[in-house]
Amino acid sequence: MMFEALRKYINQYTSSEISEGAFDTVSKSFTPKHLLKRQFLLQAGDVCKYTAFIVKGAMRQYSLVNGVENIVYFGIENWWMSDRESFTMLTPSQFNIDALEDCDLLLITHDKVQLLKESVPQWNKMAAQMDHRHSIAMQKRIHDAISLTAEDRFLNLIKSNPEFMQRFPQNMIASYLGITPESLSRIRKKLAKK
Amino acid sequence: MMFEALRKYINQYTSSEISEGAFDTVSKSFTPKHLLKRQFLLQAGDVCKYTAFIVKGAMRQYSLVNGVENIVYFGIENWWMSDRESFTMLTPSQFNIDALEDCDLLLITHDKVQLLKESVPQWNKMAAQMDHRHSIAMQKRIHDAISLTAEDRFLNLIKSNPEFMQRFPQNMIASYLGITPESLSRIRKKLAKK
DNA sequence: CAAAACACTTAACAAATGTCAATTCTCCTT
DNA sequence: AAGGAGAATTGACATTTGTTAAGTGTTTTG
Repeated sequence: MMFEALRKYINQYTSSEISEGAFDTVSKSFTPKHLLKRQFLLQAGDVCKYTAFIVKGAMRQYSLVNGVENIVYFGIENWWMSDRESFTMLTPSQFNIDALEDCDLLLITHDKVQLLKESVPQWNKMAAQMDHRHSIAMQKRIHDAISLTAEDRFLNLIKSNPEFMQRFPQNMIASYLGITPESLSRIRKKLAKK
Repeated sequence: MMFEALRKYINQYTSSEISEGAFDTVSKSFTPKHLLKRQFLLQAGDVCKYTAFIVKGAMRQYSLVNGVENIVYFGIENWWMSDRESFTMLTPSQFNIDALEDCDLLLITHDKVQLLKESVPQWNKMAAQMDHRHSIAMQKRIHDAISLTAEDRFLNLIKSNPEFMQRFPQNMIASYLGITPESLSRIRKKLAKK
């Protein structure tokens, strides 16, 4: 059952198991959604109405500038996807979010997130931890981007998210690293020699 | 008075003015600290015990790898400085934070931050907004880093933080942009011609 | 199944950035 | 005010990365 993945996830972030009543409130706040590969959760110019919890599948968030895709995030099972800026400020997004595989998602609106924060302490705690982890991950990524070579960023990605290598095509990995597919191909060739 | 800067800051982020009683609780949680230029708030290897509110002065957060400084953040008046990961997880930091000018700071520990979140609703609201703005700023920076040339990142920085140009030496601006001082010098020369 | 679309690699060349060294300039300290 | 340290610039050269184009292999889809 789709909601069970969410229950597990919430319990991971809280010391005690969430009560049936509280989880009921939580699960009622979400809408299940199936997304086929290449379908969009968000298109640039629209407001990001939903944050998605990925029960199954994989997604990406990217901008499109002069016909070039720049992938900012990947998301897989048990990750959240949304453009936070657009989602909370209700401003038009500059990003697209689409499915890289068929996805089972649980969608929630900003209003419902706020309500849950006020009414379900365990949800509030989880949301805070989520935000915090997200901050840390982004700080690491900024540090990598300004201080490492493309080769080292690639090696770091293999270490931190090895599953990405199996799951996403190399041109997307390259985009995520901020380089061209040709550069990544050369880097891989060079690394293979060692 | 140092605390007045903090009061103004909090009021910016909340619809109503913070009460005297609540502000008293807040201000009691901070310790004033004067830091001379080049003094450290945090040294790599230590746990980041304090988050600093900068009343006056300027600071930077940076890593030191093979003798090369990589500046992750600058901070000026009314900004917060800390290594969030180390501060909340109480793990040793890989970053240094030091003063680029003589600074007037207000320091707070993690414990006190938690207490304020629970006891002062206005503080809690402000903290949430702070985290959120920080997230957005970091997302922009990641997007810039992976999708823009050094020249465009520099132009963006001039637009978004023109005060940095007057205030920080170019070798530090270069480090913040993830390039060498020589590269920045050449980029500036090229831009001057236009 | 066949055609088309896409992903990956390779090569040649261009452009951007890094490295090293020398020079000048500015600012700080004594 | 003089000397010295650090900051910025410049030039020559190396390295990395981007660009373009071609070729091969794989996947998708009608």
